[in-house]
Amino acid sequence: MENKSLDGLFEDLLQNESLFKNKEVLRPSYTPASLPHRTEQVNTLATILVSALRGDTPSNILIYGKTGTGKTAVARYVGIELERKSEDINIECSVLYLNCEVIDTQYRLLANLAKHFGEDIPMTGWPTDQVFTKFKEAIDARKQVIIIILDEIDKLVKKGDDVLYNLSRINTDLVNAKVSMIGISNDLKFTEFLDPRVKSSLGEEEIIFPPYDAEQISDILRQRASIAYKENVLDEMVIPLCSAFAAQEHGDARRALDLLRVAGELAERENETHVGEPHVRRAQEKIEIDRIVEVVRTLPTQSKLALYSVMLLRNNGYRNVTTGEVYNVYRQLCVNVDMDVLTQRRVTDLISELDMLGILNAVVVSKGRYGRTKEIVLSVPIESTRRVLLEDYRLGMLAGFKPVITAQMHL
DNA sequence: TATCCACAGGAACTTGGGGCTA
DNA sequence: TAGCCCCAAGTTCCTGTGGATA
Repeated sequence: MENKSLDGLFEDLLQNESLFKNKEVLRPSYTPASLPHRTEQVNTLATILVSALRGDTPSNILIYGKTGTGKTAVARYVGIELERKSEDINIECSVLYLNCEVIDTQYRLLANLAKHFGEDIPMTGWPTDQVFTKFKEAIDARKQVIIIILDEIDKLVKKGDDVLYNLSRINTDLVNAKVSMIGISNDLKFTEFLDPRVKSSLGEEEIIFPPYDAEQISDILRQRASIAYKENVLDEMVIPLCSAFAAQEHGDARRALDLLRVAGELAERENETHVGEPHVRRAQEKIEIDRIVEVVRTLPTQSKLALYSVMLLRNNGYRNVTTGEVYNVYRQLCVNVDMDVLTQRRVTDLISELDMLGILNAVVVSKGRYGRTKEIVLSVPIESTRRVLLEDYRLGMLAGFKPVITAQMHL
C-alpha cells in the first residue's frame, strides 16, 4: 500500500511547475558570456595573455580581491576566450584551472598537472621531483603555451612555496613548451610568506579586483535572473534586497547569487508562483545556518570535543571561557568517550582553527599577574550546534554529561 | 620597576597510514 | 617484502607576551 503511494512521488513533484528556466546560471561554477563591471579587469588580463597567441610566454600574474568579486570568473572567462582564439589561429595553447583549496600540496598539484597531459601518476608514493620531471617531459613533448590558473594560491603557500619556486623557473628547463602562471588570492598579504625570488617572479603583473557596490550587484543579478528565472516570477524587491544583503558582506556577488537561487527554491517548495521579499530573508537565514551545520558536522572528533567543551562551560554560565578552562573540560570529555587526550598545545591549535571557521571568537587577552590566555566566545547558535554535535555517535553518549569545573573561573 | 603567570604560537621532530618500486 | 616517499596529525621544546602585583 505504502509503496503504491510512493510510486508517484516524483511524478507529483514534477507536475509542480518550476519557477526556473535554468538554475545552473546561479551557481558559482557557471561562467557567463559577459561580465558586467569587470571590463577593465578582463581587458587588462587579455592584454597580458595575448602574447601566448604570438607563441611567447605571458608574464606571470597575481589577481587579488575579496570573495565574490569575480576573480575566478574573469580568469576562466579570459582563459576560455584565449583557448578559442588559439584554435582559430592554430597556436597550441592550454589553460589549466586548479583550486588550491582542494589540491593543496606540492605533490598533488604536480600530479594533477602531469595527469592533464596524459601521465599516469599515483595519488602518492613517488618522490616529488620525479613527478615534476614527468610533468616537464609531458609538456615539453611539443611546442605549446600553457597557462596555469592557481585559484586560492595562498592555501598552497601555507604548506611551503617550493612548488611555486619550481614552476616559476620551469621555463629555463623547457625547449618547446612555455609556462605561465596566474595566481588568485583573497589574501593581499600572502606574498609576505614567499621566497623573494618567487615573489618577484610570480608577481610580474598584479590585478586588483575591487568589491562590487549594491548597484553593480543588482546589474549582475538582473543579467543572471533573466536567464535563470521564468518571466515575471521575481517580485520587484527581490533583486534590490539580495544586492543589499550581499553588499553588506563586502560586495560578495557569489553570496547574492546564492540568495537569489535559494529564495527561488524556497518559493518553489511552498508552491508559490512568485519569489518575494520574505523568501529572500528566509534564504539569508537558511544559508547561514546551513553553512554552520555543514562546518560543524564535518569537524574532526577532537575539534568537536573542544567545541563541546566551550558549549558546556557556556551552559554553566561562563560567558568568556579561557583556553585552560576549555582544556580541563575537554580532558574529562575525552575520558568519558574513551578518546586520546591531546596536549594543550594541540588543543590551542584546534581552538584557533574553530576561530578561523567562524564557529568561535577567540581573542588573546592578558590578565596581568594571572597570565595571558585566549578568551573564547561562541559565535554560533547553541541549541542547533549542540544537536549537530550530538549526532556524532561518540559525542552522543555525552548528552547528559556534567563536567566538574574546578578552575578559577571568571564569571 | 622587576617579577610573575598562563598561556600563545613557532619550529623541529615523531608517528602512522597509504602507496610505489625493485 | 623491504625500503622509500608523501602527508596529516600530533608532540616536544622553546621563546615571547603584557598587564597586575609586590
